[in-house]
Amino acid sequence: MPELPEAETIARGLHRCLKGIQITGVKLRTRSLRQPVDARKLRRETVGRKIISARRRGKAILVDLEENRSVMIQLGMTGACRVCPQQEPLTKHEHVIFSLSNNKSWRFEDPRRFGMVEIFRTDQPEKFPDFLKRLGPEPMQPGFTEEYLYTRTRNRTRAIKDFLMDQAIVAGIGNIYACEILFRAEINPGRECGSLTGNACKAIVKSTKKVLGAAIRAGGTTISDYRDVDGTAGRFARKLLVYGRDKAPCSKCRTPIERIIQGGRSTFFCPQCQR
DNA sequence: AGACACCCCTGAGAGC
DNA sequence: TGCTCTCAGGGGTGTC
Repeated sequence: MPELPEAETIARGLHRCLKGIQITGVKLRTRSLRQPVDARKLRRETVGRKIISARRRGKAILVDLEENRSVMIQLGMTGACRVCPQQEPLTKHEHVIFSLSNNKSWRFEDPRRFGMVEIFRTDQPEKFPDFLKRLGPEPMQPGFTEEYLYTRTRNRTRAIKDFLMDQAIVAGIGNIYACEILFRAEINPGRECGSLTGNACKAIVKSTKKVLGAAIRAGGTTISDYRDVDGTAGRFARKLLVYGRDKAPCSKCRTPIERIIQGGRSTFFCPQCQR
């Protein structure tokens, strides 16, 4: 579910709620998420330490603690974090619960358990989780440019949509935003990367920054279960122009939006506007 | 390199 | 009401 704007919203929310607070305990209610969670290690490395900040890298949330420890949370399809009073009853899929020194708790909920919680040393980049090591540049940072995209796409035959969702190329774009970005850039999702002109790359980069920026400002996209740390839904869903709009008229030219399958996932696009 | 198929898992919604 | 089927925002592996 959550892509960059949702992860960013959650990271900001966590930062607001957790900064300066000490972790006093960790409870694990499942043996395994995507990977088994090492409860002892998690407890040993977090309990007693204060939270310095929360930030985002790609779709992952990083919570930095004292003494160079960081907790990485990958949200997967249905992962969410919330901060609430400690005495609030646990819900069915709250798997990892951090008790805090202010009598609140920070909880990771994930019905499908495709998410991940991992602890690592911030000062040992060679030991970072593989997932973090593999990530490409941040799309909202200056390093993601028309030149970068143009260079990386040369001599590639992959479809551009698949390419944009490759976390090693650019970090944080998932299925919803890839569709929205290409619609706004007027590029057909099936276009071979290598066929993109400099201008096309420019349009994609520009539209990436614009779409992600607007989605962050709207607090992300809630389709069904995504929520901010305080339980509020994102407001970007109403601004989606193609995603989930199969057969509905294109907002620009009224041609029916088409749905196709690419790499096993649904792609929505306007066959008229996107070439 | 890249296209697939398939895996992890639960829940929502459609159709009967 | 209840069953079955399809689909879902992610990511990894293995095969051809």
